[in-house]
Amino acid sequence: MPKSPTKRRPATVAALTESALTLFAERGFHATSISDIVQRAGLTRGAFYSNFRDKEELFLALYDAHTDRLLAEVRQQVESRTDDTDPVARLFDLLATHDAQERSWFLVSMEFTLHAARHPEIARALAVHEERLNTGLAELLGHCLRSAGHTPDVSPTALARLVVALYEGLTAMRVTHTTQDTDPAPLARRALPHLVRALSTPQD
Amino acid sequence: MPKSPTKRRPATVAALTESALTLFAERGFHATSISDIVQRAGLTRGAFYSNFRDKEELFLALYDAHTDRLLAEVRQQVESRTDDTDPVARLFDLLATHDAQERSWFLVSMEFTLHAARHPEIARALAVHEERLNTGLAELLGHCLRSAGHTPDVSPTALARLVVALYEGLTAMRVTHTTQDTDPAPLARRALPHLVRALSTPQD
DNA sequence: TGTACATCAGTGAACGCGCGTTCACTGATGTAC
DNA sequence: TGTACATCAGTGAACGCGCGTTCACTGATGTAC
Repeated sequence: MPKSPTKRRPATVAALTESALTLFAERGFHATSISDIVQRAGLTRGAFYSNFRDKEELFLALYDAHTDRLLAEVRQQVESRTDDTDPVARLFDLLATHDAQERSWFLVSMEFTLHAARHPEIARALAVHEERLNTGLAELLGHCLRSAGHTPDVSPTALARLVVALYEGLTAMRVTHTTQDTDPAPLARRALPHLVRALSTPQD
Repeated sequence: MPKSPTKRRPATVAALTESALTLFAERGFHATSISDIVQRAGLTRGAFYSNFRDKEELFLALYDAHTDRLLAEVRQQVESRTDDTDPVARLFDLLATHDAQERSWFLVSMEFTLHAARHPEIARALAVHEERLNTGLAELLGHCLRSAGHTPDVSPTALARLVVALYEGLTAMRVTHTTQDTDPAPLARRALPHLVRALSTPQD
């Protein structure tokens, strides 16, 4: 890696990542070939290998970009708070707000997670990048809980994980069941305040 | 399809499905080729095409077999009940008991779900097969709730979906995070009885 | 039960195709004077 | 600023490979008498 990248390189990288994100979302990680990516970016395959070792490396770059975007958005909404809602439910709502744009990201990241599940080195790399997201969310949640006067009996990290897990499970369910009749999300939303109350000790 | 299948056919189908289940679990649905499946089964590719249209059709056969096995097991455990636990938590526990054997099935079925998400015809086919599972679980849960004296304010179907979603989200999380330190499952388990209590009206 | 024929199930070679990766190359970019 | 050279980034042809699918075939199974 040279100290000062040349003018062209950043533009090439941007073209490749943008192209890849679109194609991964449309067709999936495995179904997208390197040829597809460079073709859409108006480049040749050599350009890809000049900038990335493989598709996995490219994906992890996309993952970090996504985490940054998500955390910034949640952080901003947490700061401009109207604080009559339960903090955990609030986190859930913020995640859910993302939903429409996030369905395709869910598809991509889940596919990569499954891929990682069978390749330990990839799993290790992914875990590092996931940790950034979890830590960021837990921090925000901890902040919310404290200022709402809750002292949860469990770590904000665990609580954040629980909310994320629930949210992801619901998203997974919606992937195939497009009918809204039996969508369990509103039910989950209703139940969450009870949940956090059960797990915490009010401060006063 | 002939009215009476010949002697060889069932054996061939069994060899192919067994081989496919093993390979899907080990390597994943997409990473497993038809050549792989027939080779492990000691057959040739023609044998596959003589019995299945494509890999998708074979997978759905595996899905049904899995549903039957799971429902039978849960049903049996529900009947031999020691009823001091909360019904919803109980359903969660039963699902969790399956865990060790089910991690690999989760990987396979989730991969297929993502695949279905981009192919409407496949999604429609999958939804039909999923419905069998959901209905079965909801039925059992409804039964448990009633005999535990709970009248939930929501349909057992929605409640069952919620539990399954939570369970699946947790499983997904564990796929990469193999460290147990921050596993949110015990937390979820602890919270569930509060959850169902919040959503139902005690009968007396 | 035994034989002769019909049908069926699985064989395996062949096909066309797109993939990941490499590498000698050239034109674009950077640097020293 | 301008020139001459060095390095770097992207090109595109070439490679070997395994894939899904087809199909003329043959041996196994089923049936009629």
